[in-house]
Amino acid sequence: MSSQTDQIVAKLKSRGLRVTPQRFAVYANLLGRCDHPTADDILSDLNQAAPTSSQATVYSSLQALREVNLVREVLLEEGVCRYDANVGPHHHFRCQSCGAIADIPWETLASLNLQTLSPRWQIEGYEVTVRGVCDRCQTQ
Amino acid sequence: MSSQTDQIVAKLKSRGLRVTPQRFAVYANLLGRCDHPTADDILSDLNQAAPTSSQATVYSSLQALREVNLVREVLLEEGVCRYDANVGPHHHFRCQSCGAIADIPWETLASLNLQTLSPRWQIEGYEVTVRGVCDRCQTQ
DNA sequence: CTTTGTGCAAACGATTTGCAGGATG
DNA sequence: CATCCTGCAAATCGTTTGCACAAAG
Repeated sequence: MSSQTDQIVAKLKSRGLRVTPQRFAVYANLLGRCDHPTADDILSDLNQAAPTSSQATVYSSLQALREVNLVREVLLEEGVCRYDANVGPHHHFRCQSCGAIADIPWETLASLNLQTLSPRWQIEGYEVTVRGVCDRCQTQ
Repeated sequence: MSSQTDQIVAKLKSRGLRVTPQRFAVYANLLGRCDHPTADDILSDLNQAAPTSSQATVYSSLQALREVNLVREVLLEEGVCRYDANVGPHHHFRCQSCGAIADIPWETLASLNLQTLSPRWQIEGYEVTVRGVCDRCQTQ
């Protein structure tokens, strides 16, 4: 049985990406967190203990990962591009107060009927963004 | 009965905004189009015939309009902030091919039941983003 | 006449790019 | 060993800011 590390390596290779320490680190970091970090968040995290990656490399790793569909971006805030290793369909909750973003599993919300939309559009999918205040911000 | 112009002037005044030619032009332009333009799109449009506004003024007008809730931003594309004078609840359709964004009236989609979400969140609202290919791009 | 808005240019922050050296398959 | 990646620094893009002048109420 393969370790988590091997699985990540295999995933990168299967998509035709060379496995480098930096690229591995970026993807592993993103897989290990659920807070939808920005490129800079990831960079800081990786370099926390010791400098291992440069800014440009994090950006290029993210772009490479995005091109092979291992990572996607989440845009729910002005001027901020966040990243997500969860590429399957799911919804988002965004706290208006602190800006935190949480995933909402697809099954949590009932499926929408899109038949009512213009028949001239070829529909590929949809996603719901819920606005509100998270538990942490309510008590403060 | 008041003209369209008077209505816009009244709206700006009622929100406590001074009515200047530039601010008026930005809001009128946004009201008159449904393509969710960027700040720069608006600027080019306003200055098409003759220069009337500067870049900084368009940005500051948009911010002023946003603060009094006459205008909102739409974030569906990386690195691009678009604006919308339709501030009521509605959904969006985004063409994956050309990036065009169309409004979907709220009533078009059935209301979602959000009871299934975490009771620890205070829900304020939601919005659906539909992905697909617009009619124009399908025939190309 | 006081307050607020405008325009210019410089500043800014996030992201991208060019390029020389280094690592990967 | 050919190809692709990394890191640095400079470039770029959208947006913001400082400030002197002008316009609105």
